[in-house]
Amino acid sequence: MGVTIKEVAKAAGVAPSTVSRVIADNPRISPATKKRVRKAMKELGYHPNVNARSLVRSSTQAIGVVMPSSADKALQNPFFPEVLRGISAVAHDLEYSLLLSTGETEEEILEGVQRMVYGNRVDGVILLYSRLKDKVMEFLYEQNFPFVIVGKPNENTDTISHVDNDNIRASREITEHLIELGHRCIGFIGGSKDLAVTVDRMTGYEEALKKAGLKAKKDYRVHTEFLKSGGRKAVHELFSLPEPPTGLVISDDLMSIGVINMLEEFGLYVPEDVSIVSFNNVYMAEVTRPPLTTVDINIYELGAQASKCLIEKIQNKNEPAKRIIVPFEIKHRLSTQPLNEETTKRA
Amino acid sequence: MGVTIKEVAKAAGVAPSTVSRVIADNPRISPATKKRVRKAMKELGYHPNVNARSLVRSSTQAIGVVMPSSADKALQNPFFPEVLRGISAVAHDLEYSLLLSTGETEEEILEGVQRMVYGNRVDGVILLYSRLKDKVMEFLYEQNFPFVIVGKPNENTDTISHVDNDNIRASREITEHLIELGHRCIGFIGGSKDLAVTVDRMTGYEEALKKAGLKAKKDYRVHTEFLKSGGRKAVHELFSLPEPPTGLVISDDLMSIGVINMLEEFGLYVPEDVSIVSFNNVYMAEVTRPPLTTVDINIYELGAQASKCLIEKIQNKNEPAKRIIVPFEIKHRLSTQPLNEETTKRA
DNA sequence: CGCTGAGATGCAAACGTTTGCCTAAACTAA
DNA sequence: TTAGTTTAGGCAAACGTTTGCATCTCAGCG
Repeated sequence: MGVTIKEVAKAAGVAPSTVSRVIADNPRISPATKKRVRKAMKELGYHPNVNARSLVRSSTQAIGVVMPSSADKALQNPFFPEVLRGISAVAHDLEYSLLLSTGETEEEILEGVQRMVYGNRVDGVILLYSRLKDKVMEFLYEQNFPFVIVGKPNENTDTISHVDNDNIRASREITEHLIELGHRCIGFIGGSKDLAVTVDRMTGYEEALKKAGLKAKKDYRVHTEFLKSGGRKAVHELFSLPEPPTGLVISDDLMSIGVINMLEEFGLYVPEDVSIVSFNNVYMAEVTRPPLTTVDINIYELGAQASKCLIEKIQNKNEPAKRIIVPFEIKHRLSTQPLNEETTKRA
Repeated sequence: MGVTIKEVAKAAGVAPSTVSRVIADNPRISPATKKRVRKAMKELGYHPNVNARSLVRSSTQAIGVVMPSSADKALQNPFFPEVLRGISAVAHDLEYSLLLSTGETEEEILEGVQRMVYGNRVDGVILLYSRLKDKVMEFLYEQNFPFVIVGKPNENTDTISHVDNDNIRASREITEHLIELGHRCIGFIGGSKDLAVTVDRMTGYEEALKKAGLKAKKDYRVHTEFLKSGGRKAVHELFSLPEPPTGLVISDDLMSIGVINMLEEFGLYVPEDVSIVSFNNVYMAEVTRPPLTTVDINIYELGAQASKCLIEKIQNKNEPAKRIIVPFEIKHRLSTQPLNEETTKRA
């Protein structure tokens, strides 16, 4: 269907190999010939067939991106488009294509990744999540296939390239912010404990409490899958405690929005009754009411770095495993207030 | 690197062509041989090389998905992950891979699509938006490359396959809902007029007004790019009119959330002072305050149908162009209330 | 017993590139 | 002039499949 290298060769009066070398801008070809060949390519509307190229080079110019299971609503988190944007930007620059893999179940996702890897569809993979005992990660690790994780691997931390924030420190700092505001009863709401990111953010939270000499009550911790109805119950219980929290560290902006909504049902308002801090700084965090005090984790950069790191590894097989820490920044907005102002505003 | 068909052939004591036919489950191969070959494949861990296959078949098993420009925040709209979920589900079922294309500018996106098409990377393309004079669409159309649009093409409506909602009717119905609630001054806030979806939703809105004998004032219409600061100004002006609207039809849930936020700055509350209806029913619409009365356009299904339609077209070159209309459903929630109750609640 | 035809499998070309090696021409140095 | 060297480009194999056609083996038939 398309015009091939041979036709270009014929048109330019050279051999196919010469055309190939012109494409690669090989210095062995004289400028004059290059010019002639390029002209022929243009005239015939030639475009190389990547499949043929991939076949002989045994390298597609493509990277696979693995999203988490779409079974829950987590996929609707703007985190993903944003990280994709970062990945895509550098991939596009370096002329790499993006293959996407999602699925409802872990099994489906694994199938998709295997199709990518076994079928030689991609040169490397970016994992957009990190969870305990993840089949996909295990598969890639065993196959010794180039991959990088956005987040922190649960094991083999220094043999697996990954790009992450310093979530422990971020969480510690933002919790300390709450403490500085006078809060003493501070709860933590996070996602599944299987997620590395949840664990880190919880750790930072606990460190801050300990450092301030505050009790880190078990009752103050809630783990819920995003915003299931179970979450509602847990939050309800949290605020039925004899000494309910006045501050909340929540591991995701979208969760915060859900929690704020629930609290309102219980007659509690943010920040008047409860101060809330969270993570990610997605666009929504800025336009919701109240705008959220949150950790800007620089999602775009996470993606861009992951992309860059992976491609380096692809192009140089013995590039060492890297850990890249993307800086964060706390955005102070209106979901927090000093404890002593409590209720004044609504009084 | 990988195991090839030849090695399998040798192991099973047959010719490569036989192995190939076993893979294709060709009836010309006897059951006994098939069994033997399959065993060998399993033992050697054989997986076909898709590039080689693509080369001779000149068909990758992949479809390209084109997102809109990521320059604005539109990409953070949960619409995209959700529609991707639908696309991915049927693609995965039919063993197709997904190639993604994004870019900051239209130019970048076009480049990406051209790489996909010219390079023989994909068999077809799904366009996730429809805008006036879109280069990408024009390119695909001219190349006569299989593609389907999620949304409504601006021209060549019956030669371009597309899957869409009946946005005009949806908008008419939801506007009528506002009218039934007693609202007489109803404004419209939508995105760029270049977007087919905006036009349709505006049309439906106007039809409903006309049908009810209401004036469709020009002043009542605002077009703003998602939630830029320009939007704030426009909304401000809208509510500075001598007769400000008491009801608002907004073409996107996320925009609604932004608008609610702005209104609050102006001292106006939803639904007490202003009733709001919008479109899409993304997850956020349900957990925000107030939960939004919105048109559920069945995003997942839009994706799934698009995927199915495209693959049919790929597999049968002279499948006719189709138009698939996905049904919608109005979700009644708390962002609307009858006009006469106005201010009662806050009084 | 030879022929026909069906059934099962093999052969080899093709898909469109890349690339190691070879060669012709032109140049250089002595 | 000659031998050596560089330069520019061609030849052909290889990448891992698929597939049209050829081949082989038998069974059945007359």
